[in-house]
Amino acid sequence: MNTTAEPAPRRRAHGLNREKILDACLRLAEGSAADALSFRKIGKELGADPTALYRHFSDKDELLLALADRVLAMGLDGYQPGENWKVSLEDLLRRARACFLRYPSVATLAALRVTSQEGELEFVESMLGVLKLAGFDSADAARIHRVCADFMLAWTGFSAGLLLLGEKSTEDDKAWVRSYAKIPPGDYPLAVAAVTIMAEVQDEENFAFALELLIAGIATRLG
Amino acid sequence: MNTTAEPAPRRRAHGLNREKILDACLRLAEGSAADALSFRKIGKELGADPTALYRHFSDKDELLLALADRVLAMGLDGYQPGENWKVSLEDLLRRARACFLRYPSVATLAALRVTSQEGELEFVESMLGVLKLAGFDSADAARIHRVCADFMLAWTGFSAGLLLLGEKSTEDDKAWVRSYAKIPPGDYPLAVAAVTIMAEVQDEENFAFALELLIAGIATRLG
DNA sequence: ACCTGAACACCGTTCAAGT
DNA sequence: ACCTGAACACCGTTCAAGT
Repeated sequence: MNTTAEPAPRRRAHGLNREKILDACLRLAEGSAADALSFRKIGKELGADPTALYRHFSDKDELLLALADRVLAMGLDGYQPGENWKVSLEDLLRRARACFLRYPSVATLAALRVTSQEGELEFVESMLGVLKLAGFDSADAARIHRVCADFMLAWTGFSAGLLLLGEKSTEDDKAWVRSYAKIPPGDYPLAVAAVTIMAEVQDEENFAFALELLIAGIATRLG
Repeated sequence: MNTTAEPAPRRRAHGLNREKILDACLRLAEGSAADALSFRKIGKELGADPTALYRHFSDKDELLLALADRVLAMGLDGYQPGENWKVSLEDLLRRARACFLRYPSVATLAALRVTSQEGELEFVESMLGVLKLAGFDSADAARIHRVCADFMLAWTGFSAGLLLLGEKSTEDDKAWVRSYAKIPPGDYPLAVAAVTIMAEVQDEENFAFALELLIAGIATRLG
């Protein structure tokens, strides 16, 4: 049958490779769409079949780890340790947080994982360098690096989740004030009185406050 | 046609109600199965059609908020404020963390949301009471409650995520040590030297360390 | 060697139909 | 009034088939 008829248009998929795939993922992940990184959508962005990605990454997990490491490496680009260890420590943690929050759908997944790749190595080496400069011995530095890194990762995953929730998150805050206003007088007096202030707290200033307290706490460990 | 033939067996669904549904959810959510709380599985647990749940909850979000609030209320059961505000503050935060971590699939979702229901009200009221006792005025107490609560929620969501990852998480730690061992000598010397200690840090002690630093930081605010 | 596309086993949710 | 079950639009992943 129709051997000369036009076949379904098959694009040669432009020499797909890991770099091109990661670039496409970054384009899709910038912003707050929770389901931006499905294989079908990445495929569409690349003009290729979704399953073509399996030629280059063994599964979605491997793709996301590569993506997370790349994002972190981007965030550290240009970092220079300064003379004040507190400033440098805060700089590193803020850089990591900021680059992940630029790609919230990467952050939610990356927060829980160890990539063991370049970006992470840069980050860990820099963190340990700062803590050494502060005067911590290597065992304490390792321990404090973990508490700082996991604090930042946990909170950044949390914040990324809020960004991905989008409207639902701001609606929650409004519902918070609204429903506390309906509480019979005398019940939960402290909570009712405080709800407006509590609901107005912005996540970014809240993180900054926590980070300040944490770093102050670490400083007391230097004796 | 066969009007007398036996119809497909239809169980009357036992007077389904919100309480019974939440009980079933708790049974399913106890443990570390990431996909334990699908409507199909909850339906099976109840011996009812999955879509019957829509008679009692408008959507999955409403169900999860109700569930989260119930879990928190359970965790606070028996709480009594003590004389030492630091001890009480730590008690409250640990209780909330512990009850959520018993139901990791609830924790990952609950961490990001405000339920505006009973359990949350108890928690907020208790927290503000402790901070008032410590000597903070109401505006500072509101502010510090949020930093403590979000710190706990963020880290608990993080820990719940690790539990749901299960093996993948412990594999990550092993891969961490393994891959750093392969790094050419001279590259990333601090990271390579510290990786064993870093990979041995347990999440629970790490959270405890962070909480200790945070509470110490808060204490300095009392001047 | 690399890409395609149908298929599989899952999701949450909607809605007409049953009792 | 309440429950059922087929259907819809999504997932990640597998695998035989195409070029």
